[in-house]
Amino acid sequence: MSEEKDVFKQLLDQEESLTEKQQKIVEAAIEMFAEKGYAATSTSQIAKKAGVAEGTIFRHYKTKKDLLLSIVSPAMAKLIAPFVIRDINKVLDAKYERYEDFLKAMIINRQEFLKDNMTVFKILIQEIPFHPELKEQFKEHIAQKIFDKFTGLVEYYKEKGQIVDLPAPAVVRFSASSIFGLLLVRYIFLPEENWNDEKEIEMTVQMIMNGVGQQDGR
Amino acid sequence: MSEEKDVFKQLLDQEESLTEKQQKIVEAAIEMFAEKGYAATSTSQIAKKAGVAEGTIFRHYKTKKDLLLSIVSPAMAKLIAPFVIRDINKVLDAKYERYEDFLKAMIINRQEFLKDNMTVFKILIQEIPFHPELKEQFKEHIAQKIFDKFTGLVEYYKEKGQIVDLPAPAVVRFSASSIFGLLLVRYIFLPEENWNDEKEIEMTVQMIMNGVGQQDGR
DNA sequence: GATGTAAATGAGTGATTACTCACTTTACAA
DNA sequence: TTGTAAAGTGAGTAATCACTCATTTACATC
Repeated sequence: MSEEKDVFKQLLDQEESLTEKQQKIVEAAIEMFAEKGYAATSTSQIAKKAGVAEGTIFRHYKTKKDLLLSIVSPAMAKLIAPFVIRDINKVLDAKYERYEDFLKAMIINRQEFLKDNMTVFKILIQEIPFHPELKEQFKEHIAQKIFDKFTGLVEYYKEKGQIVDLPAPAVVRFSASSIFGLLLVRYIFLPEENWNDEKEIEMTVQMIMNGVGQQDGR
Repeated sequence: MSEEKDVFKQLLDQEESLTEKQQKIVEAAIEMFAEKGYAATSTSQIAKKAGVAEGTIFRHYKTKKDLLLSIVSPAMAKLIAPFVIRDINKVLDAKYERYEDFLKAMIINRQEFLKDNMTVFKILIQEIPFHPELKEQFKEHIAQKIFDKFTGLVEYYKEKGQIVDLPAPAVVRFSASSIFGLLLVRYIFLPEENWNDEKEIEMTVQMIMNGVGQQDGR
């Protein structure tokens, strides 16, 4: 539990202590890292866009890499926020009697997250392949945890007789793929289209439930 | 149809006319672009790894960018290979009476492609966000075409009464997400695990069919 | 061997890069 | 007003970069 605390502390500190110039640096870096990538963005360009001297960046961040990490690490912590509650099954049972309801709520929740953090999330996804320490952090702290929690949830709903007798990892993968596919197309590939979010979520959840849900009479 | 011909011509030319040194350059570039990214890989590093002088790279490729494009453009052409047959419905009807059979065959076919082209495909995915012309090419020549063909296929199987009355784009997105999720986890996230490919494909196709397939008696 | 051409080399070039540091400006306390 | 610390600046530094081009090497032909 201690690494989660550290990550959250970092997140909170980060948001409270930025000077105006530092804030401009971070905003400029976010925009340019997302558009051109970390490696192809120079500190000179970031400084120009932020309206500060290049040396100012190094007043606040020891290295260019530290600037990147200061941006993406908090975003990673935010990613797992809905999954860090220890007794998540108890909490959810009070609210979501059915796997279907849980799925809907989670999609809506992650959509809200994406709306607010789209650019930073984009940087994270783009940079992970090129930074081994980011990849490890993501793998150990994010992907594994989400997978474990999600698997536990699937087992829970299986015990309640709501999911057919397929291996939980396969169900997780299937559910997560469908959700991720929806979010990807909705926000990255075709963001300009007229989306009826409610309907698309409804359809996706329906297809997932038809795919893995235990049907009465079947 | 003419752009497909040009892409294929490029692909064939590319594979036939490489000198030994050029081959070494391409191999070194593929390895390093995949690992560090295009922007963070220098021509000096590529030359060293290939065991050639740096100037030799520029004997064969006008710019560093040309080297990258010479690698990923043929891979893009290969991506759409199964989808470029004009009367694909007729061909498929002779072989795949059911959507389920088509899905299986396509997953297996794309798996074979991934096995042989994993690294180049990885470069492509990694670099698309940073190269507008790659993104455009991918969007116009690959994603749109695959989507159109796949949609046509879904409509076809809907007419045969095999798929429920959901919008074809949603069915495509759902099917493709599940397939992509399987391939992603299988080959990128957890490649070291013991995978029973046949069983995983069977399960995935089953879940998809349960999700969108028209069931007798339902 | 002489001649011509293609392929390869590696020193060099001008530009760019992440970062340093001497100096200036700003903010604040006494 | 004075003094000090913090914040900010931008010229400069050593290293790196994509690429050039004069030279060398390899090979074929006569």
